[in-house]
Amino acid sequence: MSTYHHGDLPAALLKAAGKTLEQNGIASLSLRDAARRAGVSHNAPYRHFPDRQALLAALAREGFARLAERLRGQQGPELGIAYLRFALEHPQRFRLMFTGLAGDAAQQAYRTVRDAFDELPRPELAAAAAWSLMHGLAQLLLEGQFAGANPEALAREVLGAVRFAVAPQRSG
Amino acid sequence: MSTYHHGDLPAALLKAAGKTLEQNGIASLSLRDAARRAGVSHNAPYRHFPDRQALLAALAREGFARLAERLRGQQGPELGIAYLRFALEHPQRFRLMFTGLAGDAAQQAYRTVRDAFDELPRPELAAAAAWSLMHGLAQLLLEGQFAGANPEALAREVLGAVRFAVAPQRSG
DNA sequence: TGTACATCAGTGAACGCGCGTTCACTGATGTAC
DNA sequence: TGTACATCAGTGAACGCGCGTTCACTGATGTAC
Repeated sequence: MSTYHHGDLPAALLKAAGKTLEQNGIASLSLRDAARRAGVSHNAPYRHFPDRQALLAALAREGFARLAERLRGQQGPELGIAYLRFALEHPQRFRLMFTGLAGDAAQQAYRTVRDAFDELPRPELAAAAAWSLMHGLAQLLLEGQFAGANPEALAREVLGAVRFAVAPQRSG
Repeated sequence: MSTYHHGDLPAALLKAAGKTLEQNGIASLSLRDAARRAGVSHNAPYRHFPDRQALLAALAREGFARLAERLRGQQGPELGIAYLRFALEHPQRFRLMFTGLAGDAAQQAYRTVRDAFDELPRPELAAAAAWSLMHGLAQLLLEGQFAGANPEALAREVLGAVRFAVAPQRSG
């Protein structure tokens, strides 16, 4: 409980920033705010994050790691539903993840999706279509575009229609 | 050419802010910057936009109006392609449009999409699926997720697969 | 087991910046008579 | 056609704010001997 050395400040900062992110949105993220919430002086974060961008990037990477975990092992429509749930549970995090900051971490999440389509005749196309579909649906739901609809029910309907399209593609 | 009264400052501000938006992203939008670029004092904008949010909202609405125009009259896959093109041509504007600022203008764009599916058995579902698909694909392309692919070719492939799914839905 | 010292994580003051916003103002426009 | 005046779009100075970032520092940790 000695207060001078924090113990695991990087983790604490990510957690603090994560709260700010969901509460107030991407624009309100700042090193100073993260420090404040972590109960640490305003430039302690510089020991761990060289600048603001680095903090945002770390948050995005963390998001992709969690998403990948949620997707792992899911099959068929459940893969899409898991993706959608993640987006709806952490809308701001989800947004942040797709601002081009995450780099490699994003590729990893894609690989997880990709793997689920490996046995289909055109896996690249199937994965691209399925991912696009769920990603778009998630984003539009987050914007309230299908307000009033039950998100998950809508997702299942949409997935039903689209699975039909991707699966029977016997061209290969 | 008298310089005191601008003539059409609101339009000039939107144009100026639009340039900043595409050049430097949403975060860099500010009333002061718009004023600067429009060659006008830093608080002249207040005559036309009560605050920063109002400027962003106007930019978003303008975006939806232009998008709706681009979509009007398009049929089948070309509707999706037109959507995608708009997104790729104005990536930052496209992003701004989907941050929940546009309100009614967004609904109008949706109606345009919706109308194109009116003759299908389940138009709501078809429109939701098609829109989600193209929206997601656009977003993922903007993030460089399908780097290396030819965006339009990919879109046509994907659209081919998905049209197949939506059309034969003879449940209704 | 004890001590010297390098290392490193955190502190606190200070800087300069751009921003949003308010204020009292001034110049141009257009309308009533 | 001319003049008085209300209206409104723009100006310029000023404020307070939070931010990123730098600096010299200090306290804790851990390791060599």
